[in-house]
Amino acid sequence: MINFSIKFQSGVPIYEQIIYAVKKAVVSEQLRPGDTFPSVRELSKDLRINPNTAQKVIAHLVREKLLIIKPGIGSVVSELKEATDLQRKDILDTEIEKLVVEAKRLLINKKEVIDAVKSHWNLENEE
Amino acid sequence: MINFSIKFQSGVPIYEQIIYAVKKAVVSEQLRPGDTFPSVRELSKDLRINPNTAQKVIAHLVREKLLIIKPGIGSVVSELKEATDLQRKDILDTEIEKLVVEAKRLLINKKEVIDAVKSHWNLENEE
DNA sequence: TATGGTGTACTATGTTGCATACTACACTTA
DNA sequence: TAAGTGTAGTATGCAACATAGTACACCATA
Repeated sequence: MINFSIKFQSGVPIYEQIIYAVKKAVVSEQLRPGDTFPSVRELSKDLRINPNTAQKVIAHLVREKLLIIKPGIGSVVSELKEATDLQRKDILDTEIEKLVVEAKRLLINKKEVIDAVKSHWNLENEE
Repeated sequence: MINFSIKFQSGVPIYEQIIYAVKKAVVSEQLRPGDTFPSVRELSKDLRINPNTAQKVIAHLVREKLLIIKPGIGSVVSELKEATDLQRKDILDTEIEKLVVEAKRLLINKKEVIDAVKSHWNLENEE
Protein backbone atom coordinates (compact mmCIF):
# COMPACT_ATOMS: atom_id res chain seq x y z
CA MET A 1 0.00 0.00 0.00
CA ILE A 2 3.02 2.28 -0.42
CA ASN A 3 2.35 4.65 -3.29
CA PHE A 4 5.75 6.27 -3.52
CA SER A 5 9.27 4.94 -4.01
CA ILE A 6 12.40 5.41 -1.96
CA LYS A 7 16.00 4.36 -2.30
CA PHE A 8 17.89 5.04 0.92
CA GLN A 9 21.35 6.51 0.84
CA SER A 10 23.62 6.92 3.80
CA GLY A 11 24.72 10.26 5.22
CA VAL A 12 21.29 11.83 5.30
CA PRO A 13 18.71 10.89 7.96
CA ILE A 14 16.14 8.30 6.92
CA TYR A 15 13.19 10.36 8.05
CA GLU A 16 14.33 13.30 5.93
CA GLN A 17 14.62 11.11 2.87
CA ILE A 18 11.12 9.79 3.35
CA ILE A 19 9.68 13.26 3.88
CA TYR A 20 11.33 14.43 0.68
CA ALA A 21 10.04 11.41 -1.22
CA VAL A 22 6.52 12.20 -0.07
CA LYS A 23 6.79 15.85 -1.10
CA LYS A 24 8.08 14.77 -4.48
CA ALA A 25 5.21 12.32 -4.86
CA VAL A 26 2.70 15.04 -4.00
CA VAL A 27 4.21 17.54 -6.41
CA SER A 28 4.30 15.00 -9.23
CA GLU A 29 0.76 13.93 -8.40
CA GLN A 30 1.61 10.35 -7.60
CA LEU A 31 -0.05 11.28 -4.33
CA ARG A 32 -3.25 13.33 -4.64
CA PRO A 33 -5.27 15.24 -2.06
CA GLY A 34 -7.64 12.79 -0.39
CA ASP A 35 -5.40 9.77 -0.90
CA THR A 36 -4.91 7.70 2.22
CA PHE A 37 -1.41 7.65 3.60
CA PRO A 38 0.20 4.58 5.20
CA SER A 39 -0.19 4.35 8.98
CA VAL A 40 2.73 4.48 11.37
CA ARG A 41 2.87 0.71 11.69
CA GLU A 42 2.34 0.12 8.00
CA LEU A 43 5.05 2.58 7.03
CA SER A 44 7.36 1.04 9.59
CA LYS A 45 6.75 -2.45 8.29
CA ASP A 46 6.91 -1.73 4.55
CA LEU A 47 10.03 0.41 4.69
CA ARG A 48 11.53 -1.75 7.42
CA ILE A 49 12.24 1.17 9.71
CA ASN A 50 11.51 1.69 13.39
CA PRO A 51 7.95 2.71 14.33
CA ASN A 52 9.41 5.74 16.08
CA THR A 53 11.04 6.90 12.87
CA ALA A 54 7.81 6.36 10.95
CA GLN A 55 5.95 8.31 13.61
CA LYS A 56 8.50 11.08 13.28
CA VAL A 57 7.86 11.26 9.53
CA ILE A 58 4.10 11.47 9.87
CA ALA A 59 4.21 13.96 12.73
CA HIS A 60 6.51 16.13 10.64
CA LEU A 61 4.27 15.96 7.59
CA VAL A 62 1.26 16.85 9.72
CA ARG A 63 3.10 19.82 11.17
CA GLU A 64 3.90 20.93 7.62
CA LYS A 65 0.24 20.45 6.72
CA LEU A 66 0.89 17.87 4.02
CA LEU A 67 -1.12 15.29 5.90
CA ILE A 68 -4.30 15.45 7.96
CA ILE A 69 -4.96 13.02 10.78
CA LYS A 70 -8.26 11.16 10.72
CA PRO A 71 -8.58 9.77 14.25
CA GLY A 72 -9.06 6.02 14.33
CA ILE A 73 -8.58 5.81 10.56
CA GLY A 74 -5.13 7.10 9.71
CA SER A 75 -3.92 10.06 7.73
CA VAL A 76 -4.86 11.57 4.42
CA VAL A 77 -3.04 13.75 1.90
CA SER A 78 -4.26 17.34 2.13
CA GLU A 79 -4.59 20.13 -0.40
CA LEU A 80 -1.48 22.17 -1.12
CA LYS A 81 -1.19 25.20 1.12
CA GLU A 82 0.04 28.65 0.19
CA ALA A 83 3.45 29.44 1.68
CA THR A 84 3.72 31.66 4.74
CA ASP A 85 5.81 34.82 4.53
CA LEU A 86 8.54 33.10 6.50
CA GLN A 87 8.58 30.11 4.17
CA ARG A 88 8.66 32.36 1.11
CA LYS A 89 11.54 34.33 2.52
CA ASP A 90 13.46 31.17 3.38
CA ILE A 91 13.20 29.83 -0.16
CA LEU A 92 13.44 32.98 -2.24
CA ASP A 93 16.16 34.55 -0.11
CA THR A 94 18.14 32.05 1.93
CA GLU A 95 17.92 28.91 -0.17
CA ILE A 96 18.29 30.53 -3.56
CA GLU A 97 21.17 32.63 -2.28
CA LYS A 98 22.94 29.46 -1.21
CA LEU A 99 22.34 27.99 -4.64
CA VAL A 100 23.65 31.06 -6.45
CA VAL A 101 26.75 31.32 -4.25
CA GLU A 102 27.60 27.68 -4.84
CA ALA A 103 26.99 27.96 -8.57
CA LYS A 104 29.13 31.08 -8.95
CA ARG A 105 31.90 29.52 -6.90
CA LEU A 106 31.96 26.60 -9.31
CA LEU A 107 31.80 28.84 -12.37
CA ILE A 108 28.42 27.55 -13.47
CA ASN A 109 26.57 29.97 -15.78
CA LYS A 110 23.42 31.79 -14.81
CA LYS A 111 21.77 30.37 -17.91
CA GLU A 112 22.59 26.81 -16.90
CA VAL A 113 21.00 27.33 -13.50
CA ILE A 114 17.87 28.92 -14.88
CA ASP A 115 17.54 26.28 -17.57
CA ALA A 116 17.85 23.59 -14.91
CA VAL A 117 15.08 25.24 -12.89
CA LYS A 118 12.82 25.37 -15.95
CA SER A 119 13.69 21.81 -16.83
CA HIS A 120 12.85 20.41 -13.40
CA TRP A 121 9.74 22.53 -13.25
CA ASN A 122 8.38 21.10 -16.47
CA LEU A 123 9.05 17.49 -15.50
CA GLU A 124 5.80 17.58 -13.61
CA ASN A 125 4.17 20.22 -15.86
CA GLU A 126 1.63 22.91 -14.83
CA GLU A 127 2.39 26.41 -13.52
CA MET B 1 42.63 40.55 10.15
CA ILE B 2 39.24 38.96 9.47
CA ASN B 3 38.03 40.12 6.08
CA PHE B 4 34.56 38.64 6.14
CA SER B 5 31.63 38.93 8.49
CA ILE B 6 29.63 36.31 10.34
CA LYS B 7 26.62 36.33 12.55
CA PHE B 8 26.16 32.95 14.19
CA GLN B 9 22.74 31.40 14.45
CA SER B 10 21.90 28.26 16.33
CA GLY B 11 20.69 25.05 14.75
CA VAL B 12 23.33 24.95 12.03
CA PRO B 13 26.93 23.92 12.78
CA ILE B 14 29.39 26.75 13.34
CA TYR B 15 31.93 25.40 10.91
CA GLU B 16 29.33 25.24 8.14
CA GLN B 17 28.32 28.85 8.75
CA ILE B 18 31.92 29.97 8.50
CA ILE B 19 32.53 27.98 5.33
CA TYR B 20 29.48 29.54 3.75
CA ALA B 21 30.53 33.02 4.83
CA VAL B 22 33.90 32.48 3.18
CA LYS B 23 32.33 31.26 -0.06
CA LYS B 24 30.04 34.26 -0.06
CA ALA B 25 32.99 36.58 0.52
CA VAL B 26 34.87 35.00 -2.38
CA VAL B 27 31.91 35.20 -4.75
CA SER B 28 31.28 38.83 -3.85
CA GLU B 29 34.99 39.59 -4.17
CA GLN B 30 35.44 40.70 -0.60
CA LEU B 31 38.05 37.96 -0.69
CA ARG B 32 40.21 37.84 -3.82
CA PRO B 33 42.61 35.20 -5.12
CA GLY B 34 45.98 35.74 -3.47
CA ASP B 35 44.56 37.27 -0.31
CA THR B 36 45.95 35.77 2.85
CA PHE B 37 43.48 33.84 4.98
CA PRO B 38 43.49 33.84 8.80
CA SER B 39 45.50 31.02 10.37
CA VAL B 40 43.91 28.32 12.50
CA ARG B 41 44.88 30.06 15.72
CA GLU B 42 43.93 33.51 14.43
CA LEU B 43 40.55 32.32 13.21
CA SER B 44 40.01 30.55 16.51
CA LYS B 45 40.86 33.65 18.51
CA ASP B 46 38.98 36.24 16.44
CA LEU B 47 35.78 34.23 16.11
CA ARG B 48 36.16 32.86 19.63
CA ILE B 49 35.75 29.26 18.53
CA ASN B 50 37.81 26.20 19.34
CA PRO B 51 41.05 25.68 17.38
CA ASN B 52 39.74 22.28 16.33
CA THR B 53 36.69 23.88 14.77
CA ALA B 54 38.85 26.47 13.01
CA GLN B 55 41.11 23.70 11.76
CA LYS B 56 38.05 21.85 10.50
CA VAL B 57 36.98 24.93 8.53
CA ILE B 58 40.36 25.43 6.89
CA ALA B 59 40.86 21.74 6.12
CA HIS B 60 37.42 21.71 4.50
CA LEU B 61 38.14 24.79 2.41
CA VAL B 62 41.46 23.31 1.29
CA ARG B 63 39.75 20.09 0.30
CA GLU B 64 37.27 22.16 -1.72
CA LYS B 65 40.22 24.00 -3.29
CA LEU B 66 39.13 27.43 -2.07
CA LEU B 67 42.32 27.79 -0.07
CA ILE B 68 45.93 26.78 -0.70
CA ILE B 69 48.27 25.98 2.16
CA LYS B 70 51.58 27.82 2.25
CA PRO B 71 53.65 25.80 4.75
CA GLY B 72 55.03 27.91 7.56
CA ILE B 73 53.08 30.93 6.33
CA GLY B 74 49.39 30.09 6.42
CA SER B 75 46.82 29.79 3.71
CA VAL B 76 45.88 31.88 0.70
CA VAL B 77 42.69 32.29 -1.33
CA SER B 78 42.99 30.44 -4.62
CA GLU B 79 41.53 31.06 -8.07
CA LEU B 80 38.00 29.77 -8.67
CA LYS B 81 37.97 26.25 -10.05
CA GLU B 82 35.67 24.85 -12.69
CA ALA B 83 33.15 22.38 -11.23
CA THR B 84 33.67 18.66 -11.62
CA ASP B 85 31.00 16.60 -13.35
CA LEU B 86 29.87 15.32 -9.99
CA GLN B 87 29.57 18.81 -8.54
CA ARG B 88 27.64 20.03 -11.59
CA LYS B 89 25.27 17.11 -11.35
CA ASP B 90 24.73 17.69 -7.65
CA ILE B 91 23.77 21.32 -8.16
CA LEU B 92 21.90 21.21 -11.44
CA ASP B 93 20.07 17.99 -10.66
CA THR B 94 19.81 17.25 -6.95
CA GLU B 95 19.88 20.72 -5.40
CA ILE B 96 17.71 22.44 -7.97
CA GLU B 97 15.25 19.58 -7.88
CA LYS B 98 14.92 20.03 -4.14
CA LEU B 99 14.33 23.73 -4.65
CA VAL B 100 11.69 23.17 -7.31
CA VAL B 101 9.86 20.52 -5.29
CA GLU B 102 9.73 22.78 -2.25
CA ALA B 103 8.61 25.76 -4.31
CA LYS B 104 5.83 23.85 -6.05
CA ARG B 105 4.68 22.38 -2.76
CA LEU B 106 4.28 25.89 -1.40
CA LEU B 107 2.59 27.15 -4.56
CA ILE B 108 5.37 29.56 -5.42
CA ASN B 109 5.42 30.54 -9.10
CA LYS B 110 8.14 29.53 -11.50
CA LYS B 111 8.61 33.19 -12.37
CA GLU B 112 9.18 34.12 -8.74
CA VAL B 113 11.88 31.50 -8.40
CA ILE B 114 13.66 32.48 -11.59
CA ASP B 115 13.43 36.17 -10.75
CA ALA B 116 14.94 35.42 -7.35
CA VAL B 117 17.82 33.58 -8.98
CA LYS B 118 18.45 36.49 -11.34
CA SER B 119 18.18 38.94 -8.49
CA HIS B 120 20.70 37.17 -6.28
CA TRP B 121 22.97 36.64 -9.24
CA ASN B 122 23.13 40.33 -10.02
CA LEU B 123 23.81 41.37 -6.44
CA GLU B 124 27.45 40.57 -7.11
CA ASN B 125 27.27 41.35 -10.86
CA GLU B 126 29.22 39.62 -13.69
CA GLU B 127 28.28 36.48 -15.58
C1' DT C 1 -20.21 -4.32 23.07
C1' DA C 2 -15.78 -6.22 22.03
C1' DT C 3 -11.95 -6.25 18.82
C1' DG C 4 -8.51 -4.29 16.15
C1' DG C 5 -6.27 -0.50 14.07
C1' DT C 6 -5.13 4.40 14.68
C1' DG C 7 -1.94 8.22 16.60
C1' DT C 8 0.74 9.33 20.62
C1' DA C 9 3.73 9.03 24.60
C1' DC C 10 7.08 7.12 27.38
C1' DT C 11 11.98 4.76 28.76
C1' DA C 12 16.23 2.92 27.24
C1' DT C 13 20.46 1.83 24.36
C1' DG C 14 24.09 2.56 20.90
C1' DT C 15 26.07 5.30 17.34
C1' DT C 16 27.40 9.46 15.29
C1' DG C 17 28.41 14.45 14.72
C1' DC C 18 29.57 18.86 16.86
C1' DA C 19 32.17 21.77 19.89
C1' DT C 20 35.13 22.11 23.41
C1' DA C 21 39.92 21.57 26.02
C1' DC C 22 44.52 20.27 26.00
C1' DT C 23 48.94 18.40 24.34
C1' DA C 24 52.28 17.43 20.92
C1' DC C 25 54.95 17.27 16.56
C1' DA C 26 57.09 18.56 11.93
C1' DC C 27 57.64 22.25 9.20
C1' DT C 28 59.15 27.04 7.54
C1' DT C 29 59.89 31.75 8.04
C1' DA C 30 62.21 35.56 10.15
C1' DT D 1 67.09 29.83 17.57
C1' DA D 2 62.40 31.49 18.24
C1' DA D 3 57.90 32.01 16.72
C1' DG D 4 54.25 30.92 13.83
C1' DT D 5 52.25 27.56 10.63
C1' DG D 6 49.32 23.16 9.67
C1' DT D 7 48.42 18.66 11.54
C1' DA D 8 47.40 14.87 14.72
C1' DG D 9 45.99 12.80 18.80
C1' DT D 10 43.16 11.96 23.41
C1' DA D 11 39.34 13.22 26.13
C1' DT D 12 34.75 15.23 27.65
C1' DG D 13 29.92 16.93 27.23
C1' DC D 14 26.00 17.42 24.49
C1' DA D 15 22.56 16.62 20.99
C1' DA D 16 20.53 14.17 17.00
C1' DC D 17 19.36 9.80 14.87
C1' DA D 18 17.75 5.12 14.80
C1' DT D 19 16.69 1.34 17.17
C1' DA D 20 13.73 -1.68 20.76
C1' DG D 21 9.94 -2.26 23.61
C1' DT D 22 5.78 -0.97 26.31
C1' DA D 23 1.64 1.46 27.10
C1' DC D 24 -2.53 4.40 26.57
C1' DA D 25 -6.66 6.95 24.59
C1' DC D 26 -9.20 7.11 20.65
C1' DC D 27 -12.42 5.53 16.86
C1' DA D 28 -14.41 2.29 13.32
C1' DT D 29 -16.24 -1.85 12.40
C1' DA D 30 -17.94 -6.47 12.90
